[in-house]
Amino acid sequence: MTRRQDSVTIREVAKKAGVSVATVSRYTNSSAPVSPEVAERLAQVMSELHYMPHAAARQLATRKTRAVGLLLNNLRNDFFVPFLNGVEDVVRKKGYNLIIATYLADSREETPPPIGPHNTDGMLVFSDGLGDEALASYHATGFPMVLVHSTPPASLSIPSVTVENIEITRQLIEHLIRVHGRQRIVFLRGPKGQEDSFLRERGYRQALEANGLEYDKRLIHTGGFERGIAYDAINTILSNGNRTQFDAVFAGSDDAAIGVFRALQQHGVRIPEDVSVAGFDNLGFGRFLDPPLTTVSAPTETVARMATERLFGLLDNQPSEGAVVLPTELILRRSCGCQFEQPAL
Amino acid sequence: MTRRQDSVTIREVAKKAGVSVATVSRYTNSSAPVSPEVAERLAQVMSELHYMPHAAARQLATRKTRAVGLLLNNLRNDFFVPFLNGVEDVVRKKGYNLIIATYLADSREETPPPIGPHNTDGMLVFSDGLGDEALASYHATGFPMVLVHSTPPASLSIPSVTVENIEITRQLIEHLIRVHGRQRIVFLRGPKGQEDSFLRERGYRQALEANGLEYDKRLIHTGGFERGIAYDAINTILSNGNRTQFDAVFAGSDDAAIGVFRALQQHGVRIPEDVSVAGFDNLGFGRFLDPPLTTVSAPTETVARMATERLFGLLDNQPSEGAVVLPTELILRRSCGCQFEQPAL
DNA sequence: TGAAATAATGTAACCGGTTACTGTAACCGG
DNA sequence: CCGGTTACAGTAACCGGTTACATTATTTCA
Repeated sequence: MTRRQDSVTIREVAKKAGVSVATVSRYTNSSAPVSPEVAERLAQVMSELHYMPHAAARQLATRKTRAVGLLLNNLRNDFFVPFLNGVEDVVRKKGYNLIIATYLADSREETPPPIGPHNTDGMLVFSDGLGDEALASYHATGFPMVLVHSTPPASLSIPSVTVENIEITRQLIEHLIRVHGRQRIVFLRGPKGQEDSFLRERGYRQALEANGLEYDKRLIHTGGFERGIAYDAINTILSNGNRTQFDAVFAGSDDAAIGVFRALQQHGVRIPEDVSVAGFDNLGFGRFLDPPLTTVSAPTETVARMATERLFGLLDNQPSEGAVVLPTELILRRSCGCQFEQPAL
Repeated sequence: MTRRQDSVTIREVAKKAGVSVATVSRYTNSSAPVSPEVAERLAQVMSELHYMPHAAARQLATRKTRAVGLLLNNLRNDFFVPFLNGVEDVVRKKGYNLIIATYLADSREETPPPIGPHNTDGMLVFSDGLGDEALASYHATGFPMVLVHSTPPASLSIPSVTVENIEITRQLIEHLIRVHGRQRIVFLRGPKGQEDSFLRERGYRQALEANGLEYDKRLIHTGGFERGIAYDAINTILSNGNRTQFDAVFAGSDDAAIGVFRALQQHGVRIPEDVSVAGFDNLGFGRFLDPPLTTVSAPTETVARMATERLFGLLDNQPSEGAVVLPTELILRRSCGCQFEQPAL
């Protein structure tokens, strides 16, 4: 392999163009006027030399990285496609770099977060990507952050963007109960401590209560929003010797619903005749599943865009606080037992 | 908002611990032994001060960024979930940062690639994420790169990881022709100039030729692998006054197949009775679609892992060349007309 | 016409790490 | 007891940009 050749520095450009490094810098950053002749000569020399300023040097001098981070627990969900698109699009248009990292709960105590003030100008924290302590410690230094799909602890005023969970879940569960006569509804509640999960459980309980049904712990499965976890959870329930009875599953995400479909199908359980299934997120494939998936439409890409834009607002020192909660909508299709699909969007 | 407070520097740590900066550096990097007492004192001081080395300073001094880049055209495909997982997992385990950027063909002439030697130690180039000229120019400087889902121009020895396209496409098309009697097969060939597309077209043509069918340009649609593009393409065909007849669609990706399903459904075309549909990638939802999707199984996450590992091999100066081509497999389900699903994997 | 303002550029310190080189003390074998 | 290692630690140059301040040339205007 060719040995990595030393990169062209600003001093070489300056020398070749017969000007000082300051002038070159001013030209590349348009930070001060440069005479037309010099500008032309520099453009010439820079393209000849393929000059590209060394990012680290610039970062060190300006104390700005022109990068933002996205910290999440994992990427194992089709949900992240619209999400990443929203983030990436905004970041690119701002001319920033995007650093993506997963940060596992397990590793938290041993290693510091891979993203922070040391390598970015600000960051999006997805769900419970960061513990409260780390959040507080970063926030204390004034590091710009925006939370997505979670809200900050009461003591911290960190902007957040989330979706409405409680009411929509209550509606969905109530629909299963009242319209389809479901009584024992399995709830795959997502990761422990995750805020969406917590709020949805509130809606779930409200619906049960309002309809005189009892809350049965055995129907609640804590895990994650990924299809593999959902598959295992349903499999476990179905394979149990003392098989827990259930007549519906609220999967927590469309991705998880795929896992539910798979487990039910393998056990010969019919959807929706034997068991109603509902997801969350309204991903593109849902309406073409067999049966079409009842779900909750969440504006995922919009959430991502808004969060990213708020982050850039912070970078521009536009103070911004408070939680933005975007609306969600029930999408009824056949997997819950409904006979006709809602009119297409 | 709290003003961003100045970060703790190595000199402050050194002063507070009563040692020199060199010692602190040696301690943080384990680059040379440090006496136990000093080590303990430093550990103490560093945690008190919440010291975190400034990435840019370190990068400037070592001329290593400990970051790798991933350059792609877009992220609009569920395909990218397993792909990103593979990349991110390997990168994280190596303790590197991952910078992701899309680089649009349109913008190429005006702006330089957002990722390169100036901000990363190496990069994965997905498909035709970078033009040949840029590729050559980066490669000439010895910048480590690995191509994914494309191979380098003949003159450049850049490692690549791809999947087998020609033979599997030939098999798939031949299956449609021989088993299901299809004769006019629409081919959504993906982006112009994209290598997978090009190779699959070869397989497509081979199958037609071997079976005495004519190649009809009107059946070929160049665009992208995304569902929206596929939807538009099929819609256009179906809405045409002089409606082009067809009895099968090879969608190019499972994501695109969703768009095909949608367009066909809206026009009342039955799958597979009227039109066979096949995808590519074997994403998780495919087997649960209505009808279950015939597709090609590609080891996407493995492709991603191998490519990333090869990239790290280059960073470690393990010279590596040549194309790795991973095998693909036909997955027959009902959307092509087959009555029984293949045994589950 | 000369002082002041303005425009364009240069000099050199600085950002916060790493590391080559140097120094000192303890230790080792003969 | 002494020359040679070995272990640990310090000094200061350096990485490649930015920018405060200084400088020079040109223009403006009383």
